[in-house]
Amino acid sequence: MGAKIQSVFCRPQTKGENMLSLKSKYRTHTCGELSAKNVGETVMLSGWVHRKRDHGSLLFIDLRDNYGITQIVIDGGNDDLERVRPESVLQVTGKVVARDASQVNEKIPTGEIEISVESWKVLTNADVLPFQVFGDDDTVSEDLRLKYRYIDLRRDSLHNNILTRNRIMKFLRDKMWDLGFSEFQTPILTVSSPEGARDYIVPSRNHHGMFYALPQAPQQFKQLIQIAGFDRYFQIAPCFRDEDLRADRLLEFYQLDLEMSFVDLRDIQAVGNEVMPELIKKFVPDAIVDPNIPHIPFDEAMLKYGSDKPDLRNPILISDVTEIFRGSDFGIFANAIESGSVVRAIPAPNSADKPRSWFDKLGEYAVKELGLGGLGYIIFADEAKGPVAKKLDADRIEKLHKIAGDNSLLFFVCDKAESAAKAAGKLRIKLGEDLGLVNPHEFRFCWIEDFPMYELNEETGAIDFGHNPFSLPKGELDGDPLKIKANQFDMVLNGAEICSGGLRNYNPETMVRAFAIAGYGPEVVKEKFGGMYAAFQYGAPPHGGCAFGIDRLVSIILGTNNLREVVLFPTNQRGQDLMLGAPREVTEQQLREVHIQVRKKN
RNA sequence: GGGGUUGUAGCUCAGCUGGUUUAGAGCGUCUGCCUGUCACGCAGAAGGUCGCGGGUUCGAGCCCCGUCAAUCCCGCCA
Repeated sequence: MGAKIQSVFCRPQTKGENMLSLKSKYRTHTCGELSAKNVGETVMLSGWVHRKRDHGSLLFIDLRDNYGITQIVIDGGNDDLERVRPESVLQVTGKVVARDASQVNEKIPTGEIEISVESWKVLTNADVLPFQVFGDDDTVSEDLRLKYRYIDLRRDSLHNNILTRNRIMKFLRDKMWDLGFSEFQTPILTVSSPEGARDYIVPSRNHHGMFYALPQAPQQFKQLIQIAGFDRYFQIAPCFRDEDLRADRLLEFYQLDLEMSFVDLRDIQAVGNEVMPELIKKFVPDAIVDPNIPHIPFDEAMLKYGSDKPDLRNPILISDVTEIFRGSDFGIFANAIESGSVVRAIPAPNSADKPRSWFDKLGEYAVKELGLGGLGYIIFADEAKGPVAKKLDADRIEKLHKIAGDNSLLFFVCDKAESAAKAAGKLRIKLGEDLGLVNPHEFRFCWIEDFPMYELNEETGAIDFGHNPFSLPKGELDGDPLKIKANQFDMVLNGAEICSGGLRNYNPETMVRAFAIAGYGPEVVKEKFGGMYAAFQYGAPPHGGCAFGIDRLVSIILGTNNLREVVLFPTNQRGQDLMLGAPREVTEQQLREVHIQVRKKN
């Protein structure tokens, strides 16, 4: 608790070389700047009543503003001030006096002094609060906090989060300028695109029955910026997606969006290498940042980590042990392998002595959360133990023992390749957490590359684009489309995807052929992406780029997994603004103007 | 669209197997006392449609059904 109060004076403030004075008719100083040097001065402060301590004829008030907290003393007491509620706004004039050595409050930087009040004025009164600002209690329910966001934002942790975000934005913008990128703005009212997420649509008044869409990303515009010859562009861009929310997903969010001409993949990734480790070092004081950022092919990531966004802090590596189980007496796996399943092994280091209850819990997790039939395992203590071990011969056991290591466990997941990889990946994460293998002070980046250009739609059997349809395929487009890789990458930090990008398909013929494989005829390309397709006819430079998710980066830096903790005015999980009441109905007149009739709810 | 969890005072929660009367605690609020607190202290008070609707029962905060809301996850989504 003390540490939390302490952070009031550690607020990451905006500071400029030509700061405007903070003095005004309301204050000569802020609540965070007076010290022993000011003793004897008469000062005026304005701020919120953070806390009162009433000793009868002696009253202490902690006065708080954006910059800190200063203690106000009213000697002799005062009935009116004693009744002022917390969070009322007060203006006080008084003398700066030194505190006795025994009364210095080391938790706040103004703790050597206090203000002996000579006159005061209540600027505004606060009603009884829906929740307390003081104490920074983070157990208050989120809907209440969102409804009174302006009060929540006064609380120490959230206030600091937003100020830190402010400084991160400044850092990113300065850095991009420093690296030679130009900052442009692209339209917010734009065209609906058929690929990817659902668009937010905006009805047009002047064009009957037509709609704008809010951009999911400035993808087409930033490519057109390249065709227009601007070479290196960046933007801190708002993006909108009309999809269901999660704790780590917002309906509007910000990306550091960039695009470059005449580059290869490594040139784009150089931006990430340049900016991201420095960002973490600058904003996380005790961060351990590994400057080595490995490049991992997608297929390898899925096999070794069971995920395309691996947390490299977790030392567990998954192995494919299909061949060890093939033809073994462990019938469940051996039979499944014959019908096309694979077996993945997940080692749990130094846990051979775990109690029975630990296994039961993991088994329950595997069945309930991962949808597995059960969780097979072998314990490698003095000898190999467990129901699976009994069915395997010494040779197979020895091979598995090598993978697991001594005093360890080996868990097995048997399923079709993709499902097995995913389940093994989740188990890897779970084991990492449960065994405390992940160091929260560590920051490990990696690049995931060679994503498949296309994937099979399980339901329809059709070939779909795997990720970004504008990506440049690697190599030839002949042969099995599912084997074609894309010039595309993600940047991953501690198990979170923080960036996605790649080289773009800038050749109109290749573009038509790439779309044809996914079942879109040339007429569709010309219709849906007509503007861009036309632009490619007039000399497009080879280009590529990427976009970093700013909200996610800020949340990783601040160590929260809830994006609403790093956004000023977020919606709730159903996309509602509980404070201002959005979305809401509009008038019949407004609907008529945009030619819209609302359907009855069935 | 589907699943899990939750809903009791302004806030955070407890409330046992359905039966102790007037549903409790901490914080907050209000009143009184207090000159050195900084999570001040002490004494007292107010504050409840147990989310809402229905059902089972002699009896429901607790069980059942429905419904609404919140949250987390899956689907969806870079």
